[in-house]
Amino acid sequence: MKEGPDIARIGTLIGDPARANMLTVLMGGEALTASELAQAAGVSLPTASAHLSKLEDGGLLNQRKQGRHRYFALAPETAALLETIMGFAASRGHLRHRPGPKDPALRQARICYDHLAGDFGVRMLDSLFEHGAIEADGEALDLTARGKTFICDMGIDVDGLASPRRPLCKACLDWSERRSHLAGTLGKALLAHFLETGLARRQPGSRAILFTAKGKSRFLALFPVKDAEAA
Amino acid sequence: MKEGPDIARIGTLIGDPARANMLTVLMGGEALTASELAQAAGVSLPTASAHLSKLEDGGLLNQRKQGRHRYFALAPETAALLETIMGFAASRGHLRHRPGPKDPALRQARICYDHLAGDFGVRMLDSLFEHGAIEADGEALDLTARGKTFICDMGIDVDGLASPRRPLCKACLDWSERRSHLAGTLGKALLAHFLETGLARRQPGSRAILFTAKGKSRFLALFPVKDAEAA
DNA sequence: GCAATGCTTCGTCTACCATCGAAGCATGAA
DNA sequence: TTCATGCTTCGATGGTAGACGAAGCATTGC
Repeated sequence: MKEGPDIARIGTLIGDPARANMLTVLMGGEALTASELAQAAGVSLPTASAHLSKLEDGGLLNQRKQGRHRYFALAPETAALLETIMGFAASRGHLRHRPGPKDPALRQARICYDHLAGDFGVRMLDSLFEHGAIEADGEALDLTARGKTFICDMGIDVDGLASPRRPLCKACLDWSERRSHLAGTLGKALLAHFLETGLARRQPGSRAILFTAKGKSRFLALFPVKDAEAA
Repeated sequence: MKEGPDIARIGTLIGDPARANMLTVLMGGEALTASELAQAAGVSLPTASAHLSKLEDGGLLNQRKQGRHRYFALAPETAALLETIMGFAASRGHLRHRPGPKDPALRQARICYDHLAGDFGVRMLDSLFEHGAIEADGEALDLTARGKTFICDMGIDVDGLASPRRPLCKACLDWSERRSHLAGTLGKALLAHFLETGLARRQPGSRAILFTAKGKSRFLALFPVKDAEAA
């Protein structure tokens, strides 16, 4: 009778508030311990443990044992799935936040699993497109020779980013902008570069990425776009 | 504390088996009445009614009153969301079907909301790409002049497909193939064309699209691909 | 060895929500 | 008007799953 993939199972896994909180926190890209996730979700350790088992059984999380800690991280595909669902939820007006000062910062720049999302992330990919650094090949994204030079000039080792398990460039849908930003190992490396060079830093306890004044102007200069609407 | 879109709400809505059944049936693209959906989901009418209210409140469904019937249909974005979740679920091995004869047919060709999905759907988009009928512009898909001619030659009124509310061409991720097929008004028109010209027909009570022997060879001739792996 | 930490398992409780039958409202037909 | 159909609302019920405390395993550190 019932054919095809079991969407109800995925829905149930994401549908519990405690689990949804955990997944949202893990969108920050860090691997977190069971205790940390319990606190983030606002439940006791035993409860969190049960939730984490279910999420892992469902294939949403990867788990790594390290000493007496257990670290949980999102499976890469899970991050993309969650962004999609967030985009849908946002388009339906299903927000659970009380609008606060943190929200604009999140819309401007935030971490999405391990790469840059938000206004800045979308701008970056747009700019790379406009200047022929990245081309769309069907639905895949390819770094052009020109783009490779550009990235190398920033001091990033492009050749070292190749991975058998993960594409170099990948589009990831952005819930706040409803357009794509750059994921993949290159997206990860670029964000890491911004953080390492001090152009930006993470806001503790949030997914927000805060650019310094200098970092912002440098970023905007690096990634210009045609319709210049500076944020 | 909790910021951003409420993914738990979407998850809960999709997570109930009865609701998931309804949504799956509605992926067939038809608008169905409450009674039909009750039967499809295997629940009583009152129960179905309650579920449908929730889905509508959540913005997953659109509802149209017609006489004493109430017709429900997927909101267009919902179809895309569900395909994404199906893709994820399938990649995790979360299938709820007992493998049967219907399954291969579904993988080969099925309806996805209103356009062709499955092996045939993916092949069609691949072929259109290869022959320069469609180009990827960033992440959007554009029909080229060459493509327009090709479609017109099939007897489809391309200019009549323009819509302010929906793109002409759109990529839609395919859960069985894990690659994209063609959605949008053009995708819809092409499927309609196959059905009208008798190349294919819908299997009643399923999302499967059955091509006749003649229809199949005509389809393969229309949409050739490089690595010729005929199904 | 013994204690401390981090997590899981167990047992129990509770609350929510899916479920159904019966009754109530509409709409359309006769 | 009256009846039939399609659906919603109401009220009662039951199952399920999420919640926690206590106890049980591991791993580490002393």
